Amino acid sequence: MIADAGRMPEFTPRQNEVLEQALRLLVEGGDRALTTSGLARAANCSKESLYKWFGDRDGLLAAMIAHQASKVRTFERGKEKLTPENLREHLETFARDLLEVLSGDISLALNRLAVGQSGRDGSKLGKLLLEHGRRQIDRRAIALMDAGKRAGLLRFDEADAAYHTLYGLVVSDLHVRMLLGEPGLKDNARQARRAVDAFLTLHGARQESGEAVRFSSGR
Amino acid sequence: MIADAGRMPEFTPRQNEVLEQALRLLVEGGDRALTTSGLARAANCSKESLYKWFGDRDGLLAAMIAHQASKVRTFERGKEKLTPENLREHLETFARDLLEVLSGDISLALNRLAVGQSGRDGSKLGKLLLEHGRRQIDRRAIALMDAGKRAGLLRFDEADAAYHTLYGLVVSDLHVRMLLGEPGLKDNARQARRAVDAFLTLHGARQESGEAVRFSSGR
DNA sequence: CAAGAACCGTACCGTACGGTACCAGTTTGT
DNA sequence: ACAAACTGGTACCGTACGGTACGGTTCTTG
Repeated sequence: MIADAGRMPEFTPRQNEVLEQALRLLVEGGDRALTTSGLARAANCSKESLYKWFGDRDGLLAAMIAHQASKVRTFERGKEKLTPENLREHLETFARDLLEVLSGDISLALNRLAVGQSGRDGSKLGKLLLEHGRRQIDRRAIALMDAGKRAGLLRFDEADAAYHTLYGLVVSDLHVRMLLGEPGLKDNARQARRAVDAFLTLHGARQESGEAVRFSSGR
Repeated sequence: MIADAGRMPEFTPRQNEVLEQALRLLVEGGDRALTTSGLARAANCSKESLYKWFGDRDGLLAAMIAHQASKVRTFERGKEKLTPENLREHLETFARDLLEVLSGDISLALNRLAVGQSGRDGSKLGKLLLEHGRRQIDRRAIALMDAGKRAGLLRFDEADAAYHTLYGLVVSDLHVRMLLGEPGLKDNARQARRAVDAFLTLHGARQESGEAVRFSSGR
């Protein structure tokens, strides 16, 4: 028994391997391609083991989400002092990361799966996906908002509302379009820049001195 | 044969009745509940008729989308002269309508269906849904953008980009959240107001005279 | 090395779906 | 009034899935 000291809801390496295959099947063929028989064949394991490990099909799907979430760890922001350029850079990086995550194959496949199942299972999978997949990135964004406000570079009443504004400016209807099968953007960085420009126009601290806008991206 | 003079891709009253039942089944139980046998039972018709009318299951789904789209006709804007208050009112109305459409039961059910099928069928349904369901509302929004610009009340380079900005501000991640099973907003009107405020801050014509912002909503 | 657990591969069962075939009742055209 | 076309109800077929059972094999463990 491995002394994993702490994290309980993890899986054995063998099980992670199987979950990886499950994700591959899901990405390649949608949820119809993710059958217990197919997974057992692809992962060289037995159906009996699948049911022993994950209970039933829903348990397998939940495990896939947990597994995928455990791979996407968001790194903490350094404690450096925030300058306007600094803040812009962080915001743009966040926006690019957000777009990249949302347009990832596995993310799209899991979201399609959860959307398709929602309503049948009381949106159990949907809740799981939002919690596991979004909590990390949400916390990172909110922290960035608060830091910007503390540094006097951002102005807003509620960090949550400001974050949702940023999210909307960055993503617009792109996520739904991609879920429906449209290809992603050609240039995520450009979209990130435009969105952050708009966001800073809305929530950047105004320059009382009347100088040129301090937040200019210079591009 | 009714002299319907023009619209070809329509259906007979009987078929529309069946499509209505199909939508009801879809809304109530998701795509698993929409089976040919179940629909035949619910609509008091035979499976043979279903296949005669719609070809196969995909044809039925496409027909459902077309049928639903034919119900959501967007009315044209009057030709009245645009004032700032007028423009704000139109924008808010558009935003409220958009939120209402996206959070509608049938819209959500059809979007869930198309999302679930995308990738399996080369996103045929997704394309159909985007085209039929969005074209109308997109045209209405773009027309509003252009009118605002012609009246000197809005500033932007591309109407399409400005529209996407408005869309993002209004919807943010709400659509995906609802597709995943979360409940909608408590107050669409409030969200519409906030979004239009932000949009006009970004794209409203600046007041060179230095007076108070002309676009204040007064609320 | 031996006992036991874990695991793989496969075969199997019940079910439910998409799609087809067939027959009876009803409407429609003449 | 009568035939032709249309429609509804039901039975049926092949298939594929979720889930279970079982014999043989590998790995752990004392």
